[in-house]
Amino acid sequence: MVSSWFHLNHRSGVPLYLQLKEQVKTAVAGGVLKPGDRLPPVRELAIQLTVNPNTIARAYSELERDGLLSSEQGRGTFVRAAEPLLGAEERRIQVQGLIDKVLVEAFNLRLTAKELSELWEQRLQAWEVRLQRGEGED
Amino acid sequence: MVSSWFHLNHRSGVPLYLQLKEQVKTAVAGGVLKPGDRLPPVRELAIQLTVNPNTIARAYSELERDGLLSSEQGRGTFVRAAEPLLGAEERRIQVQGLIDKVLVEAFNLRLTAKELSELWEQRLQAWEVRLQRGEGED
DNA sequence: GATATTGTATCAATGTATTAATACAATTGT
DNA sequence: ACAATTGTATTAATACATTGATACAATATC
Repeated sequence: MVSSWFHLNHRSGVPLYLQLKEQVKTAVAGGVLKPGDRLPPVRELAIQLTVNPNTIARAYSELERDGLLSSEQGRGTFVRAAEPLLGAEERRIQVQGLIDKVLVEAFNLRLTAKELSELWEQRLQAWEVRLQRGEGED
Repeated sequence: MVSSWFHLNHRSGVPLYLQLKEQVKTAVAGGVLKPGDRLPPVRELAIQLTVNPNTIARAYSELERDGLLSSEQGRGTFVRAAEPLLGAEERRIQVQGLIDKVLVEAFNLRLTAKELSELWEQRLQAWEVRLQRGEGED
């Protein structure tokens, strides 16, 4: 059951729709949700997560704006097959900004270049393994 | 003049104290501000950036809470020499979380593993060069 | 065609974040 | 001692974000 992948913490202080967005993004990036897969209807998921349907709808619609999902009235919400809307250069810049954040934080936390590189390699491999395994076959 | 390193965009939507925090963190990580260096007094910087002194004070005090700065009433605010307050494992986890964010975003934006690795190497080198150069000698 | 199912839009309620005005407290320097 | 300089604390004004209640619109299903 798809919706069991998602779980919201009502007391974390992190907005509910943001928690859901992150979980959907992670599920897609990790191959748990694949292009064409259908997400639960907003009302259904709202009941299971005990939130207002609008909260689910907001997460879905923002992910649609970002090019990750596609919603159609009356049909449902699906994982998009196509590539993102942004151009190659824009995507590069966006990822580069996130990388620079990592570097600033790592240096301020006094991680050595070696520690940082090892951590990077480790996480990169963890994700590549997930993708190669084709996780999310149900 | 130290304060000329900072510049706030009043119309960006990003909170002013957050903009300043980021710039201080980047300056410290990049060696532009070094341990022991004094930051401008809250009032002085407030005038130059045309904001309320409290806004500067908030940025400073949050950075103190994070272990990057050290403020003393009557004396001023300085870049801390010592390592951060967090333990080795906590720091690792924090950086790992940021790395995972990069990976999720990169895969969702359909960057290849090669593109991503190259981008990482490029940014890492850019920062290492900055640090080796000992930038910020004035 | 009628009904159910789905996403969408509008509006209101509430809380929280941001910034500012102002006063307080500790240290420095004369 | 005193005045100037510094960070700190309190409070308030304002705007914004978040969530929910409810109604609307398009598609699917029978």
